[in-house]
Order: sequence, then structure tokens, then C-alpha cells
Amino acid sequence: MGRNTKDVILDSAISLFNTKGYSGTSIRDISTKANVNVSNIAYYFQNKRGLLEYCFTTFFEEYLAEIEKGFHLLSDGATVCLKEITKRILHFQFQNLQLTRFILREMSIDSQVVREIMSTYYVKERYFFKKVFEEGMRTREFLPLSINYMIIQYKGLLSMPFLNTFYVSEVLHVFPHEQYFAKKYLQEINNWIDGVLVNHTNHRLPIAVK
Amino acid sequence: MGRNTKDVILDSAISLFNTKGYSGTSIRDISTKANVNVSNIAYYFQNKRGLLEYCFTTFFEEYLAEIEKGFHLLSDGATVCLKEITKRILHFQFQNLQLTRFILREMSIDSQVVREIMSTYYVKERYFFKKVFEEGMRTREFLPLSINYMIIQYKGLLSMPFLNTFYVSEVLHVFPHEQYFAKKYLQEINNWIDGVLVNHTNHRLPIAVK
Amino acid sequence: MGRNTKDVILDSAISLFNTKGYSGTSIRDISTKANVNVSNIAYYFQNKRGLLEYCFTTFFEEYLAEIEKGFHLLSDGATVCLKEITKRILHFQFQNLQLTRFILREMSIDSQVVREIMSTYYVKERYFFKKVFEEGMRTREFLPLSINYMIIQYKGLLSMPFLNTFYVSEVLHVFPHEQYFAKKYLQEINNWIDGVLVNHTNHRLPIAVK
Amino acid sequence: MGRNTKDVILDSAISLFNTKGYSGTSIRDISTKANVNVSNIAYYFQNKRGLLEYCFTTFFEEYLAEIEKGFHLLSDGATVCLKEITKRILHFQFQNLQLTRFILREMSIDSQVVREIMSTYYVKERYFFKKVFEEGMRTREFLPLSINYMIIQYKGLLSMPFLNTFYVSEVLHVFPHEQYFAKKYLQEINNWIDGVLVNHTNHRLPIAVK
DNA sequence: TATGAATGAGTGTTCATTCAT
DNA sequence: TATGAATGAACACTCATTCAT
Repeated sequence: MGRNTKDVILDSAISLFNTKGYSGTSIRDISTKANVNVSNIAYYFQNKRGLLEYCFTTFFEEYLAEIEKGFHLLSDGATVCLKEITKRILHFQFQNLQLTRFILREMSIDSQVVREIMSTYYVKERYFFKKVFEEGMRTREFLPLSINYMIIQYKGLLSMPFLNTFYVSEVLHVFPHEQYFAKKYLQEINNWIDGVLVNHTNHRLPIAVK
Repeated sequence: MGRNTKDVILDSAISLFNTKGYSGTSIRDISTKANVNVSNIAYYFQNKRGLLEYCFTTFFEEYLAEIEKGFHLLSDGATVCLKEITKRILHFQFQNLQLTRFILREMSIDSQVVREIMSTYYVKERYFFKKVFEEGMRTREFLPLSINYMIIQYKGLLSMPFLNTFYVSEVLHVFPHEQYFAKKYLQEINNWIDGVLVNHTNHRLPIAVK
Repeated sequence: MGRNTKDVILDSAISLFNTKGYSGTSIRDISTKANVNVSNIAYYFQNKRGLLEYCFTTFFEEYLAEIEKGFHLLSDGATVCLKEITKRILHFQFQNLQLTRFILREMSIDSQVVREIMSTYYVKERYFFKKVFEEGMRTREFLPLSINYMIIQYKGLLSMPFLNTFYVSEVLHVFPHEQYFAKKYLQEINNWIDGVLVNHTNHRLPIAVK
Repeated sequence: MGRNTKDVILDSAISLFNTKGYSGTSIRDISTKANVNVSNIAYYFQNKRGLLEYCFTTFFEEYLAEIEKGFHLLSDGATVCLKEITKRILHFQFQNLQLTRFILREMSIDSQVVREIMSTYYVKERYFFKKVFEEGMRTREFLPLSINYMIIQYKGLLSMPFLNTFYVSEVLHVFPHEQYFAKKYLQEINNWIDGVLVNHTNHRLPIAVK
């Protein structure tokens, strides 16, 4: 086969973690789906937990990289920057639908495991978001709102269609995996930025020129 | 003991499902925490799955009852009605923090089990939300937006602090279990309603008089 | 209901023991089928083992009574007597098809339980059979054969259609529960008595006159 | 250990099934007796039912093979052939005392399981027996009797000492596991063939010459 | 007589993991 | 690199039984 064993295992794992949850998936399920011997999982990922950590790590490194790329536009204005970050996050998440969904859900488990793995990534993510919101408020582009509460709303909007795929597709008949949705949902969040966050009076400070 | 066995089991189960997930929790964990014999779980709930269904059922029946109570205010205007529904949902969810979190997370699993149990509840919930948004747009209280996308945003906002308790408290240092948060977060969603949904021009149709 | 609880339990038990075996049947199965509370079994039969013993006891008491009735004809000749015993045993077993089958099968288990319960009955049964064969050989009605081996053959013939109901009906398309079979099979065993056991030369001793 | 795990499990299983019945034997009993880990049973036989099926399958394949070997003598006459088949069946069953007993008993359970597994074997067995009896009657070697009823008697005689080992040894003090019994019991069945089945008048058709 | 709550040991089965090859 | 045998603990669940009512 062209693809190597490690990747085949990983794909099978993500797919199964997604449908059955981490605890609900056995490494035998994974190896069967990947059509490889069980012991290979131990060989490549040490153990089941190692497989989980690998998923989290690769996800968050790429995820933060995307945020950072958008963050560089902060000198062009907080709104521009936040919209770029939004665009990049959504694009990345749509590109990795299954993994995103699995990560977002598993993160909501209040376990020591998650705390240990996640802490550092979360702190970095928060750093970027906070900087953008602070700059927006400093320049009066944004209304003077509570940054933490804005982050809560923002993250809620960013994750909803990925977490509740079933609801979105089966109940609302809107399909996150289609190109159209990606584009439309980006507009929705931009609309939230404009409607809730942005200060529409004229009393803004000029944006710092590079 | 004062409280009966069934309730003790239920409380222990919700607490454990919350921290370890449904699959990650064994019925022996539950019975140990509840300080009762394992067999009682089978006796009262048939089996582990029965325990899950019981949680879902009781949660959603109360949840929908709250929505319905708020829904009766629709004749007083869509905005008033939506804010009342929001208030009631948040209140109910804050009153049942652990159960809410567990339900919201478990619903994100793409399993047949969840689909079967949830379908009917979801359809009912959607019915209420849709009616409110439609009425708001009909009377021009609300801007003419896509109802489905509004529901996605709305539900994302309603569930975020319950799903990501860890993030909200550990990273943002905001504490959902405190009274203050409940009040403040309600204002945030009202703010979203006013900023994104409500039509601020004067060209509204009069609200129907009872 | 007209019939009392004890009998209802007994009927359900025999039926289930028959299809699933004694070990394979739970007292909950029985109580469910009998539509009574589980605890009633403990009330009427002490415990599951008590139910088994009750079945064995009632079966063998009636069974031995039938043999004894036929045994009284021994003074009319061994052949007449053996044929009467055969007729009575078959009749009794056809009247209690399910119970017979269950008893015959369960007796073939090499357990302490069976040994304890059965020993006395077996000894009595053997006493009657031996007496008949001995008398037949003494009077030269029967050929001088090994009594033990004759008993083995005789009991094999008597039990076969009850033990292998499935084989007899499904494979051979002969139906033990029908009247015709009972009559025909009695002839078969009589035929065995005449063909294998009975001495057809004239050198017989006269049968003792009462 | 010299012998491999699978065989050790199998031997322990047969021995225990024999004494305690299939349902009455736990896989833990088996693994303890075999001195291997419980999981090995699942590993080698899928599950407990798989172990049962394996026993049935191997038993009947060898059993039918023996019948077939004897069946080839049919051209030498039905009596010769039937006596050869009898000899081979008895020899095979004496060689596998415990397995035979267990199989014969378990087959008497009226369950779907048994039906499914057994049907095909039973049909094959019946085919051979029927052919022999038919040929015997055609050539007038045998009396014109009901084939089905002859099969019932024949099978009853073949299985009795294996099914009721306890009775035969404890009550009659005849020991099936001894060489002497095997030889003697073969004579008994041959005696049945000659006494019940064989036509002793001279009006026979000549046996077909090869 | 009859019931339902509750128990603790036991059921078959699956689990992640190890290890020699 | 990759495999299959083997392990021991854990899994959900069922068992016969007890007991207060």
C-alpha cells in the first residue's frame, strides 16, 4: 500500500474517536479498521493515550499556527485582524472536520488528561485573542466590552457547527461539509463582529501606522 | 438513608458521566460512588444505556417545558419572547450545570443511540425557535436573516459556557457556577440579540394585539 | 386464576428446563413465564434445587408405581408381565412428554446432585426389571442372556424417542406426541422382546400357577 | 508446556461439559482446569458458543467418516454392512467416551442452537442408515419393517451406554470404559440385528455382484 | 401468601498491554 | 517493522437468594 502504517492508523483512529468517542473506541477497533496488527499501535504511539495526545498535539499546533498567521495583520486594525483569524480558523476546521469535532468534544471532558495536555495550548490561544481585543478597544474600533465574555461568545460561535454536526445537518438541513456553508458561516461571524463588537460612532483613535 | 436509592444512583451517574464521559464511566464506578450495590442499577434502570436515556429524557422534558413557558410571550413581541426564552434556558442550565454539560457533550457523538433518543426533542425545540424568529421577521422587529444560521449562532452561544467549563474557568478565570456569571452572560446574549438580530430602523409592523 | 401458584410455577419450570436445561434456566425466567413474583419460588420450593428435586421425586414416584402395577402380572408369565410394564411405562411417558424428556436428559449429567437424588429410585427400578428377567429365564420363556445387558438395551429403547424428540420429528418426520406413534412404538418394543428375548423352542418350564 | 493451549482448553472443556453440562460450566471453570488465562478461550474459539460448535463439528465429522467407511461394504450385503457400521460407531464412541456423552446429551436440548448446528449432520447420517435398510429390504435380507422405526431403535441402542454411564456403572455394575464391555455390547447389537431385523426364511434375492 | 427492594458472587466477554519472534 | 500468542484486570450484566413488609 502507498500510505504508511502510521497514517492509516491515525485516520482510522480519528474516524472512530469521532463516532464512538475516545473511551468508546478500542484499539482493536482501530487496528481492524486500519487493517493492521494491534501491536502496531503500541509500536507507533506507545499506547492508546499516546494516540490521543498525538491527535491533540498535531491539531493544536496547526490551529495555533493559523491564528498566528492572522495575528500578524493586527497592525492593519483589530477588525481586519480578527476577521482574518476567523477566516483561517474556520478554513482549518472545515479542512479537518472529523478531527476538529473529536478534539472539541473530548476537550469538554473534565479530566486530568485533558487539563495536562491542553493547558499550554489554551494559554497561547488566549494570548492572541486577548491582544486583538485589547488593541481593538484601545483604538476604539471595538466597543469597551469584557474581553473574557467576548472570547466566550467568539469561541462558542467558532465551534458550534463542528460540535453539533448532527443537529446542524439532520435538524436544520444545513450541511457543514459543503463549500457553501463555509462561506456563509464566515459571513455570519463577521456579522457578529460588526453587530456586537465594532464601535459604529466616529470617535475612534487612528490605527498605528507601521 | 434519607434519599432513595434511585436518586442517589442518578446523581452519582451524572457527576461521573460529566467528568469521565459516558463510555469512560463504569457502572461499578457509579455504584461505588453512590454507595449501593451494582445490581441496583440494573434493577432501577434496566442497564447502563437505560441510565443514559433516563438522563436525556428528564433533561429534555424540563428543558422544553422552559422554552414553552417563554414561548407564550410571543404575542408581546419576538424580542421580548426570545429574551424570556433565553433567560429561562440559561436559568435552567445553570440550575443543572453538570447534567447540562454532560448532555450537550454526549449529544455531539455521532451515534445511532443519540439520534434515536434526540430526534423528537430536537424537532420540538426547532419548532419553537423557528416560530419566534419568523414572527420577529414578519413584524420587522428582526432583520431579514437566515433563520437556520441564527439558530446555529444562538445555540452556540447558549451552550458554550456549559460545554467548556474547564476553559472558561481555568483559562479565562470566569466562573459559570457563580450567580454573577449567570446574570452577566444573560446580558451578553441579549446584547447579541440587539446587535445582530434586532432591526433598529423605524419601519416595523405593529405587533398583533391579543 | 383457577390453578394455584405452585402448579403454575411447576409447569413453567418443566417447560423451560426442557428447552433450556436446568442450568440454563433462571428462576427469573420461570417466574416471568408463570407470571408470579420471583420470591414465590423460594416460598414454595425453598430454592432452585428444591424445584429440581420436586420434579424428580414426583416423576419417579409415579413412574415406579406404574412399573409396580405391571409387575403384579409376573405370575401370568414373564413375557406378559414385561409387555404390561412396557405398555405402562410408555403410556406414562407419553402422558408426561416434557417432564420425561427433561428428567432423562438431566439424569445423564454426571453430578453429585443427580447421584444423590437418583440412587434409591434406580435401585428400585432395577429390582423389578431383574426379577422379571430372572423369572423369564428360570421358566425358559426367555433365552439365557445377560440380564444387565438386556436392561441396558431395554432402557435404551424406552427412552430414545423421548430424549431425541428433535431428531425423531425433524429428521425422521415421525411425531412422538401423536397417538399413532405411541401405539406403533409399543409394538416395536414388543417385537424386540419377541425377537431378541423370547425363547422360541418348546423346551419351556411350566409357569407357576397361583 | 508440550501440548498447545487450544487443545488443553478443548480437553478441559469436554471434561467439564460432561460432568456439569454446557450451561453449568463457566469459561472460568474451563480456564482454571486448563491452567490458562480466561481470555484464551475468546482468542481461540471466539466465545463459549464457539467452543460448543467446535466440539460438535469435530465430533460429527469424524463420526460421519466412520459411518461412510462402513457404508462402502453395502455391496457385500446389508447385514455385513450394518454390522461394520455398528462396529465402527461403537469403536469411535468408546474412543471418545466423554465427548460422545456430552454431544448426545446436549443434542437432546430443544434449542435453536442445536437445530442450526445439527441439521446437516443429521440429514447425512440418516441418508446412510436409510440406504442400508432399504437395500436390506430390497434383497429380502431384512424383514419388511418401517425404516424410521428401525432407525429409532438402532440409535437408541447405540447411544444408551454412553448417555447413561452413571446408571450403567453404578446401578448395573457394568463398566463401559472397559475393553470387555465394548466387545460384549457390539455382540448385543448384532444380536438385535439378527433377532429383529434379519429375515430367516430362505426367500432372499441374491446380493448384487460387483 | 405474596411482593419489591437489595445483595454479593458469578456470568460471558472485552480491554489495553506485553513479549517473543 | 510487523506479527500472533498470551495475560490479568476490567467490563456490563445476570444470578440465586434474603428480608422486611
